[in-house]
Amino acid sequence: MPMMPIEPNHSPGRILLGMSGGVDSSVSAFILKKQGYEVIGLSLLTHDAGVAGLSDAKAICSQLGIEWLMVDVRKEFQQIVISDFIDSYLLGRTPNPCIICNPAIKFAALYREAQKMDCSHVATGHYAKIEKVTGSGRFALAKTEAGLKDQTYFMYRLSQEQLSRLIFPLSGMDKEQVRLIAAQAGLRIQDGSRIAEKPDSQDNCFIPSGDYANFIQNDPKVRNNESLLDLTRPGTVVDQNGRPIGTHRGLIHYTVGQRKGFQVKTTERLFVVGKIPSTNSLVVGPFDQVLRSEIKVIKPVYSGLAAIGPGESLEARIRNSAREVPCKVYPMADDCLKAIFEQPVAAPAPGQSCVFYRDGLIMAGGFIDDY
RNA sequence: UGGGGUGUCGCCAAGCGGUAAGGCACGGGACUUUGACUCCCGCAUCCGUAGGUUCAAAUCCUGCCACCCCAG
Repeated sequence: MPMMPIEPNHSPGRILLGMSGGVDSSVSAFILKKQGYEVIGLSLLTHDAGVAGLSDAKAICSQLGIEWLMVDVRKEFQQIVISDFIDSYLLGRTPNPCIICNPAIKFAALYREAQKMDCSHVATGHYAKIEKVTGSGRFALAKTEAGLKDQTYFMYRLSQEQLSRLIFPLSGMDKEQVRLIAAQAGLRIQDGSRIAEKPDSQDNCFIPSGDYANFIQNDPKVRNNESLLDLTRPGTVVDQNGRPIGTHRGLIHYTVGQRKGFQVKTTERLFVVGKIPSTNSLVVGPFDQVLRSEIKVIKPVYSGLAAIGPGESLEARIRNSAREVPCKVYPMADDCLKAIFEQPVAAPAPGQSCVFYRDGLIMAGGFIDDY
């Protein structure tokens, strides 16, 4: 059972902690302080709707008696994360903004500020671990133990440099323990309520309504472009043979493998198999149509391994909530990878990430390409 | 208005005398730092309509209505 680390005799140094205003980062602050760190809390303003969480982070910091900083990264967040999000959908892919945000915004800002604040380390409230790979000496994110929350998938694109000075105070804990610590510490957010009871954040952070399709439709870039607007308009659902069997609400509403959200005249369960923008039609088929035994992975990054040799045996995670599946990975031309699965996987969605693990450590990862 | 066919939840659709399957859609919940998937729970007292037969009908019979097809 994971224990609270014992207080060291001397201060381990200054550390900059990313704080969202949620339970996890707040408890992380509490733990680091207990451990003797000189903690500074950093909150990022990523988008206009994110202002609310900031006051909670600030409240926690003042309660713990630690310094609090806020940095406005709205501009870069818009330029990097949101625009990629929109562009991806318009290309028919399914982006994962968190994966982009982590290395480019969140951790980038953390390290930038750490430098300024003369902090030797940075920390976040993620549920993950970092290990040094024996042999290569490289850093790799390590999956947390089975049964515990694991957030390594979202951080696979962090660089060696970023991993080298990163600390996760919540390693080895589960959510229940964290809430318990929050309760015992009596941490309270701005409105006076206990942070232990604050619900988990979820869904896309910059689209509080959850209606991402609406968000895309209202983007000026889309609004003023007739051909892009077509992707938001209702169209026909067709089967494998192109036969119309129903209607859909607009191509951007769907992702490969999706089962719901379209009207179709059939008696069987159908899944989205593909999209045809030129005819504004959504191709659907039975479950087995969505199975793939091979994918192309683009823009790879390397963690535990510096490179991948032909036929490397690894375990691939095709989406955050999926279990890893054994596969063989091959380097391809144009800095791409090909993964061949032992057993076919269900609906690898272009735009989503495929992360390769070995012995629970992240070796590499990249984006699933169109097929 | 001659012949044939069909009418069951918003949509597909099973049922063929024994007291309304299932899928989609929809609503609610779990899961979830993306989109999805998955998992729970709910969702026709009623089977176009009016009668009849029967202990018992959505299921059999009759009339009517609606839609479809063929013919003229």
